[in-house]
Amino acid sequence: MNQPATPHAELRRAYLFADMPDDQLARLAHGMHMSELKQGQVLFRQGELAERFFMVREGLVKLYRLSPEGDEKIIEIIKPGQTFGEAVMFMGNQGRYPVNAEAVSDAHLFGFEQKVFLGVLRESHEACFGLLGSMSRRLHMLVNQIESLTLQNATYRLVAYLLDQIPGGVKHSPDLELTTPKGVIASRLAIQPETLSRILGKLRRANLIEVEGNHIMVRDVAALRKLVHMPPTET
Amino acid sequence: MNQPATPHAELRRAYLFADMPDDQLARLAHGMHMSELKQGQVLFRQGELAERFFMVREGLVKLYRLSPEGDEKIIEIIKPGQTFGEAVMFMGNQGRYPVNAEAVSDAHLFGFEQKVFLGVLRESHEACFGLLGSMSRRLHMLVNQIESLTLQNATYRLVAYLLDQIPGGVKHSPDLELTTPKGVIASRLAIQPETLSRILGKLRRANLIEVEGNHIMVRDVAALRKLVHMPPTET
DNA sequence: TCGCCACCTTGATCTTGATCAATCGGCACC
DNA sequence: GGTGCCGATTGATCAAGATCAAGGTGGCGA
Repeated sequence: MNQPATPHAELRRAYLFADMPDDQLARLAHGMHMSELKQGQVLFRQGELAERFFMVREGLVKLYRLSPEGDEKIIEIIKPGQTFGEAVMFMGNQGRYPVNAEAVSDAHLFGFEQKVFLGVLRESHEACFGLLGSMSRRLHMLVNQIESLTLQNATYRLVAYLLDQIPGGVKHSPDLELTTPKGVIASRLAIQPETLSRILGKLRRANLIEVEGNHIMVRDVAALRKLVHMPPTET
Repeated sequence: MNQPATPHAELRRAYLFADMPDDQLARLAHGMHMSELKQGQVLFRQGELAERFFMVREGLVKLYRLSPEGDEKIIEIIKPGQTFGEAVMFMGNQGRYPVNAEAVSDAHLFGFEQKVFLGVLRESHEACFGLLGSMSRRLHMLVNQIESLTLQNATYRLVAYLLDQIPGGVKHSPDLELTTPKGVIASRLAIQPETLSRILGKLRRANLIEVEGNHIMVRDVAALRKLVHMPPTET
């Protein structure tokens, strides 16, 4: 587990760890444990004492809230290489998770001790700055999500989500595919499954995307981009 | 401006500064400037380079996004003693404001240099932890807002907002009044002014609140609380 | 005092997306 | 090779809240 050449290369993928000094990272990694979740398995529930935070190695994990009536809203979908639960320590509610976490697919995780992390933060500015960066990113994402939920309709939200998910930095991104259960996308976008199905149908008929089970393939990035920049005039 | 006895008592009101070492706070305060905004005056716009962050001394400041069509969604209403714009530095978009800021009423602010703050953060863990705490609070608030927007209807959102705004820690809170323009509340809750007016009317007729211009007085906290815990069955 | 303007209220109607319902299509498990 | 179950699709209807359309009200400056 501790190769001398690339001690913790896998951990470095996470922004949180990217710039952390080697010795501090080693300290964190020393106390870490690995765990595997089966699809649908709950990792923790909202309100539980947060003694650990996590990094996803493989699979997808959803962070979500439930209404009293049982409706679910996914706040964030965590992908491999991302961390979650690391911001909890500083919450007013002295260390309780503000959301539920559950595996969307079979998943592998690293788990870290909050207490150890706290010690690392006290000793390393790089670690602090890493956490600040990670929290800033999350903050920004949430603000964007609020804007999207309140200022834009369901079609727009879906299109924006698709464009956000595909790597898409470059002109002709090689990978225009997205693999996520539809129910998960619906919950993330606060859309009913029936409505999502209709919107996907509409986009498919317009030859903008292709759908096959869990896979959504983006066919015409340019047209989707235009759809999102031009507001709500639709067929 | 620098009384020796209580050097920066006013600044200490902000969570961000509460536990910052005296000398660091002094350093920040040294470069700070004061500014006054008239009602409706814009402080900064989304996308501008963020060279400063702020603390409100008096008045209200709204942070908001605009849709291409000009619709506004208030993300947060900043009250006296609170800071804003301090989390921007660590954003991926190297220091650009993610929202617009405008005075809701005449306002007094302190402004601080991000650059100086960054220096303080490098030297003081307390400062880092203060910022982490402030960002955590904001994160939590945004998650709650997303839940509220997606899982709850307009009446519920308003009631939850009212209960959240009144100090309300104790049983019989002495101050059950809230003073905010209705348009601002509407935008914060993502409700149309017409709809807000109707909901306020409904609550007023049920003797749960009293409304007089900008003032909303909460009459029956217990009943409102019950309304929020019991879901959506309404008259 | 008047007149203007911004904001609020109230009523009528419309629209988006939710809900209800039926059917279909894998897929696992006997 | 059923059979039961879960998720997706599609159609029909419904409802919360938006939009459109008039008034009302109050503050404020001339």
